[in-house]
Amino acid sequence: MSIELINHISKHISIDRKDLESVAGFFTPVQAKKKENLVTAGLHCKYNYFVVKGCMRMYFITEHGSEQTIQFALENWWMTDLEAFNKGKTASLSVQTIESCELLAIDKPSMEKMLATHPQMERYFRMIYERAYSASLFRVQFIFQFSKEDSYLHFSNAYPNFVQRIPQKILASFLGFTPEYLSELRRKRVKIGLRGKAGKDRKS
Amino acid sequence: MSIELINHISKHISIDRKDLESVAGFFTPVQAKKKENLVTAGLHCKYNYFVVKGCMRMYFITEHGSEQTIQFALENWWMTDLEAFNKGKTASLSVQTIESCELLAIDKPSMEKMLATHPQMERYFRMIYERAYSASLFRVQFIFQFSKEDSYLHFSNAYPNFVQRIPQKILASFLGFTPEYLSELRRKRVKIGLRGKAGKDRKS
DNA sequence: GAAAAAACTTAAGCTGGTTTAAGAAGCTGA
DNA sequence: TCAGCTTCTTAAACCAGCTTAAGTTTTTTC
Repeated sequence: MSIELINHISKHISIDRKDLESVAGFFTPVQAKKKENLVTAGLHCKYNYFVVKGCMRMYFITEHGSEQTIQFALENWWMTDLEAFNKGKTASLSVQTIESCELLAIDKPSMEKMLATHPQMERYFRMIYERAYSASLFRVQFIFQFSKEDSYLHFSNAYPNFVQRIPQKILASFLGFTPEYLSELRRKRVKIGLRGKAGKDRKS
Repeated sequence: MSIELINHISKHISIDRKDLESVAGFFTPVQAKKKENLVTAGLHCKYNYFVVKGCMRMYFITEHGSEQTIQFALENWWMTDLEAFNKGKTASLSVQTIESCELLAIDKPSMEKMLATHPQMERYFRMIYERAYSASLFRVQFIFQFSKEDSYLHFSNAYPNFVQRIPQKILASFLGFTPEYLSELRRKRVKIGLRGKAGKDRKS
C-alpha cells in the first residue's frame, strides 16, 4: 500500500522496512473526485492528508464572500488545517481537490500513536514542516516583491504546466487579483506575442 | 544558563533535567545591540537564533531597493534564514534586531549533533515549525483578507504595545504599504478621535 | 445532446494607495 | 549641545488594479 508515501519517508530519514510498513498501516487510502471538500471551514477537521496523486488547494472565504486560495498541494505534499487538526478545533480553512485525487488520510489519535511507536517519524515531520514553513515565507516574499502583473508573469513562467492544469479563477484568487484582471493580462500577453517571455521585455 | 530556552523546551516535550542541561550546552549566548544584523542577505548564514529577550525582524530588499519586513520574532521565537541555514547556502533573507537582544545561537553541525544525541528534540522542533508554518499561513490569510487600512487597524488593535515599540516605517513595511500612507492613516484616526476603536465605526 | 450552470472575456469608470517632493521633528554620537 | 542623520508628516498628482455589467464560451448534468 502507498509506495509513494514510503518512498517519500525513506527519502528524508533512515528507517527500516519493517517500521515503514507499520507506519503505512496507520493511514487510510481515500479516493476523492474533482472539487470535493476534504476539510470545510466551520466543521471539525478530522484528518491530515498526504497527496499520492492529483492536486488540492487550501482556501478561505473573505469578508466579501469570495474564495481566496492560500496554497496548493501537489504529489507528495501534506495538507490540512493544521491548527484545527492539532487542537481538535473547528476548521477556519478549507481544503478542496482541484482534480480527482488519491490521498492518504490520518486522524489525530492515529498520528499520535504512530509518532509514539515510531519516534523516528518526528524527524520526518520536522523536515516536512520546515519545508512548508520556508515555502510559506517564500510566498509572503513573493506577494510583496512583485506587482500583480509581475506575479502572474513569474508564476506562469515558473510553472507553465501547472497553470494550464488549473482554472483561471483559482489562479487569480491565488495570486490575489480578480479573474477580470487576469483576463486582461492574458489578452495583453497574447496580443503582443510574448506568451513565454519575461515581463520586463515588453516595455522596450 | 538560559532558563528561558529550558522552560520553553519543557513546555513542549517531556525531557529530563540531565538531557535539558546537555542540550543547553550546544548553544552560545549572544548579546546584540539595536539594529545589528545577525543574518545578512548575500552572506553565509551560520546560526539559528532563539530570542531570550528583545525583538528582531526578518526582511529582504525589494527590486526597488526598499526594505520589506516579512516577520517579527519576540521572546521564545526562533529566527534565521532556514533554507540557507540548513543547506549551507548564502542567505537571501536578513535578520536584524529592532531592540538590543539576548539571544542563543546554534550552528548547523551543533544542531545536528544535538538532534543525534537527543532525538526527543526532533519532536520539539517539529512542534516549533508546525507553529511557525501556521503563523506564516495566517499571515498570508491576513494579507489577502484586509485592505491596507484595515490591516493597520487590526494589527494596531491586536498588538497595541508592540506597535508602540517599533519604528513606524518598519510597521509600514511589514503591513505592505508606504510610510507616507501610514502617516495619513494615523492622522485620520487621531482627527476623528477613534484611536482605540474598530475600523468599521468611523464610517457612521 | 440540450439546457443550465459555471467559467471566461471585454470595456468603461472609479478609487485606494503610491509617488514625489518638501519640510518638521526626533535621535545620536562626538 | 549641537550637527548630521534618520524618521515622520503633509499634500497633490497619478495609476494599477477593482467594480460593474453585459456578453461569450465551455463544462456539467440529466
